[in-house]
Amino acid sequence: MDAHGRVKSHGYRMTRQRRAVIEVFAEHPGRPLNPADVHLLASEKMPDIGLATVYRALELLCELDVVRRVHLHEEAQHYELNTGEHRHHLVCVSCRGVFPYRGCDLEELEERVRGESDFQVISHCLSIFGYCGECLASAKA
Amino acid sequence: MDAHGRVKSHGYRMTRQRRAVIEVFAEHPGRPLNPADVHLLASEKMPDIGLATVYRALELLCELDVVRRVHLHEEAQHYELNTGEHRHHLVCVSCRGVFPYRGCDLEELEERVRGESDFQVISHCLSIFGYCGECLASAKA
DNA sequence: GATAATATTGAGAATAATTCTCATTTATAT
DNA sequence: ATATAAATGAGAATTATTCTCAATATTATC
Ligand SMILES: [Mn+2]
Ligand SMILES: [Mn+2]
Ligand SMILES: [Zn+2]
Ligand SMILES: [Zn+2]
Repeated sequence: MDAHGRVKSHGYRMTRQRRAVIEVFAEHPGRPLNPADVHLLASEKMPDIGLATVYRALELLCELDVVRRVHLHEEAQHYELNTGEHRHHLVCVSCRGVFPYRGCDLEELEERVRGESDFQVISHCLSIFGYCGECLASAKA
Repeated sequence: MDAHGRVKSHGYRMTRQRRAVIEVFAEHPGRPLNPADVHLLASEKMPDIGLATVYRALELLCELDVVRRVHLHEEAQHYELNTGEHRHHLVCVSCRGVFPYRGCDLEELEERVRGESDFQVISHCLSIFGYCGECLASAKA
């Protein structure tokens, strides 16, 4: 089901504000955004959208699994559209660039946890920090 | 080298406040603490220690690798003593309990990233969310 | 152990991130 | 078109963190 359907099927209303927030994510694939980013970008579509509304929309969309929280070791929370694909991020500590990383074996990891303890895994959060190719190249120059 | 040595060898002074913060961590092994926690516990040893000083101590000790940041998907940052052992955490979303998890193959992961991209890995952050055994048991009861 | 140089601290102001309150607006079922 | 309740905007309130600056404490040197 798409974002619109998920909002409606849970009894929530599809407001112009929520639509704007979803559109902002769709227009910036692969780029994690924080609430202030989303507010700024959504303002271009809806000049009067409030910051609190953006926070509320992000909370709801996160709950509905339309967007997901991305952990970047920064002050503000970041979010990205949930494409359905399981993935994590390579975060450049120099330019703060974020690159997708798909090589995570969730099943193997969960299985190991299950085998070692009585903990029931729901999800996990993995972020990889280092230097991106571009920053490495410019450091050598 | 121990915490004291690391502080001194980098030209920093070993103050009573920093000692108190280090002691607090040593006295609560395996329990990630946030700045407010550390401040409260350190206050028992040093009633006048300031919160800003705790923040400054945590920043320094993190830089010196005496403590490490732990990601729990909470508002405040959490820290724990760096025992030298590579490990992550199982976080119970019900009781917020935190349990150590040692089954992470850092080398294999870094190798895969290296093979797939030109990203140079420094570190990674993994947290596993779910339900702890105790919470599962009480849910069934 | 006293002295001097300066790193560190405490207090509180300042900033940043997030949440809350409440009157007004808007989406949606009828 | 109308009624009802959900959602919003504005700004206050809260929480987390950083900054400023005068006072204090650590450490090297005597
Ligand atoms: Mn994964
Ligand atoms: Mn690991
Ligand atoms: Zn980079
Ligand atoms: Zn639990």
